[in-house]
Amino acid sequence: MTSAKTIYAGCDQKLEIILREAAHIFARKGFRGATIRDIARQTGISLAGLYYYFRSKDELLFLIQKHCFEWLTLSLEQQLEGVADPVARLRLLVKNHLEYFLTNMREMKVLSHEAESLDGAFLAEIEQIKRRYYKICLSVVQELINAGKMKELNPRITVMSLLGMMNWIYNWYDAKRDGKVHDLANPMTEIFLRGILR
Amino acid sequence: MTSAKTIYAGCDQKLEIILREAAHIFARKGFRGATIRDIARQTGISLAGLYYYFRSKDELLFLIQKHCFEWLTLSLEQQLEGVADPVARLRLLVKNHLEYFLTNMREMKVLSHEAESLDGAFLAEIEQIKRRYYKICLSVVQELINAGKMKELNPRITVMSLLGMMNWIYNWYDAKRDGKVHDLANPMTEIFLRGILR
DNA sequence: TCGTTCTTCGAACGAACGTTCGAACTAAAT
DNA sequence: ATTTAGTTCGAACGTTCGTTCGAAGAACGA
Repeated sequence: MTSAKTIYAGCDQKLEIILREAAHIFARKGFRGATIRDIARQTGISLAGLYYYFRSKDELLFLIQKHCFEWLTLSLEQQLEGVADPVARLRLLVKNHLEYFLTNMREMKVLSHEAESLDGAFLAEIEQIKRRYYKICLSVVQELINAGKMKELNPRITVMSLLGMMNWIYNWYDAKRDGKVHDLANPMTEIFLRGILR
Repeated sequence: MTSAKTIYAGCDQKLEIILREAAHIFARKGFRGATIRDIARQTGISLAGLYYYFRSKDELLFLIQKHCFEWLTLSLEQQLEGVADPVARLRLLVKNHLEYFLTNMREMKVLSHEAESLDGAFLAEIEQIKRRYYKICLSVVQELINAGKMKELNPRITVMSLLGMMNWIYNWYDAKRDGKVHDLANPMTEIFLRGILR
């Protein structure tokens, strides 16, 4: 039996725990506000002992963001596979994004909110995944345009508006108040789809 | 002749400069990543000399957020004043928000992105303004519902979707690529309005 | 039992940070 | 000329942080 959270598959089991707890702490305190000592306390591993599993605090953030983003992208590609109808594809995009967001809220908050906390090669690799994800979103919108189903809207601004609508949820979503995935996905899909279709 | 940026009206002239430069640096490096020494270098004031104008780094962030948010709210209230038509009011809300955002991008990024960086009395006061602003947005949507012009959507989720769409722009807006205010406000208004109206 | 590799940790280092202190400078008022 | 209040700053303090080092323990095959 594997770990409860599938995001960190392929990792050492102890590293999984570290990444999960670190994501939790980064989400609550912010990357710079969080401390390796916080993670040591939370995981029960000593301060020095943690460095057996990662080389630096930056690499720790990188690993969290990378795993989170790669799974999100992979999940989207799988969902869209074999679906031809442009409207259905957009619905799937929204559903996948929000489902993943709510299921992995802490990691997605870290991915969204700490987008500028890395630099160098780490940042470059995350941005590469980001471009790949953005390209898929753009193509879904472009297919709607090509099918003549969409109003004449700037594709980039259209996609960014949708992503903003969805990514912002880490600032306000409250499970008790706002319900489950479909309680978000339905109105958001409705608003956006109806908003861009002819 | 007053200062170039009206946001910090009512402040000591030198404090205005400090707040403006600090907002610039907080936006670029993040609140915790930025240093009082950075602000000293940028303003030409010595490290110790800065503390004549504010009591702590936290208060500095608070002052930036407070001035920014109060002006935004005031501007919205003035724009809506005397306008009765619900659809027109929503258009004005979007226009005001985006106009203000693009005009004061650095401050609005600091306001949006550092929403959890304060605590205690500072946080409480900012959240009070936030509730006031949110209430206005909610009432604008509620008026649309009462007028029977809107679909049956959860008002809270509707408002948060709109705010997310707009607030996210600090993550992607590029003046050269994305044009001016109306290049954003027009498509966003169109998408959202068409998305929620019957 | 020995030797090797993997894993863990207490202790400490060096750097960076927010903040403070007391002195010095300025300028207007007495 | 002296006082007073407003303003500025070099230097330093105390704390916290990321990271490192060397040793010790655990696991396991030879």
